[in-house]
Amino acid sequence: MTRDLSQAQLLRRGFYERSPEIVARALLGKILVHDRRGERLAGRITETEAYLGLGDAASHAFTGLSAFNAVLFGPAGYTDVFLIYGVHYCLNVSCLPDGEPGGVLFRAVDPLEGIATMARLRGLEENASAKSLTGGPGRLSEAFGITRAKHHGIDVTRTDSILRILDDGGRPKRVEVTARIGIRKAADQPLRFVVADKLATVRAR
DNA sequence: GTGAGGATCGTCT
DNA sequence: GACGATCCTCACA
Repeated sequence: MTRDLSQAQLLRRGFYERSPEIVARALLGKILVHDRRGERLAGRITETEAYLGLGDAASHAFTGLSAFNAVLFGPAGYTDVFLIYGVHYCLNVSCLPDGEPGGVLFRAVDPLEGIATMARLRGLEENASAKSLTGGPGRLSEAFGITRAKHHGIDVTRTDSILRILDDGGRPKRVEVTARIGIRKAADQPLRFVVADKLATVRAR
C-alpha cells in the first residue's frame, strides 16, 4: 500500500527551529526520502531520539563546538552523520536556530519505496522484516546508503537536496515516550519517541 | 529465546 | 590511549 508521495509537503526550516524534543516527536509519521542514483528510497519515521546540546551529557554538543559537531551548532534542518563504534553510521538532523546546539537522531523507519534496494544494501532478502531492514540507527543508515562522506551537512529543507523529509498528513495514533537507548550518560531522560504500535512489536520481538 | 562479546575508527583527553 | 547515540554472531538453555 504505497501512498502517493507526490502530494506530500516538504518540511520547512521553521519546523526544525524548535527544541529537539518537540521536533523529535513531530517527526514521527513523517517521510524520510533519499534520491539515490536516480532511485527514490523512502520510509515513514517510527522512532526518534532528542539530543539537547550543552545541558545534555549524552549529546555530542555537550563538550562545546568542534569540527566534529559543528552541524549541531549551525542552522536547523541540516544532516549530521557520524560513525559509531567504527562500524555504523547514525543520521541526525540539527534543531534550533543558528548558534544553539541540538539535534534529533533517526532510530527507525517503516520502508515505503525502494525496498528491494534497501534489502540489497543491507545484504538481506527482499522479504526481510522492516525491523531487520531499517529498525535501528545503523540499519537505517545502511539501508538508505547514507555515509558521512556523502550525506553530512545536507540541507533537508531544499527541494533539490538528495535527502528530504516530507509530510503527507500521516500521523501516529499514539506516541510512547521512553528513556534513550544505547547511551551511558544522562540515560534516564525521557527523550526517545516511538510510534506506539511499533513499540509493541519491538517489545514482542 | 536469551545473553555475552567482538568488530573497528573518528574524536577527544 | 580510550571510548562510543550499534549490530551481528555464536553459545547455551
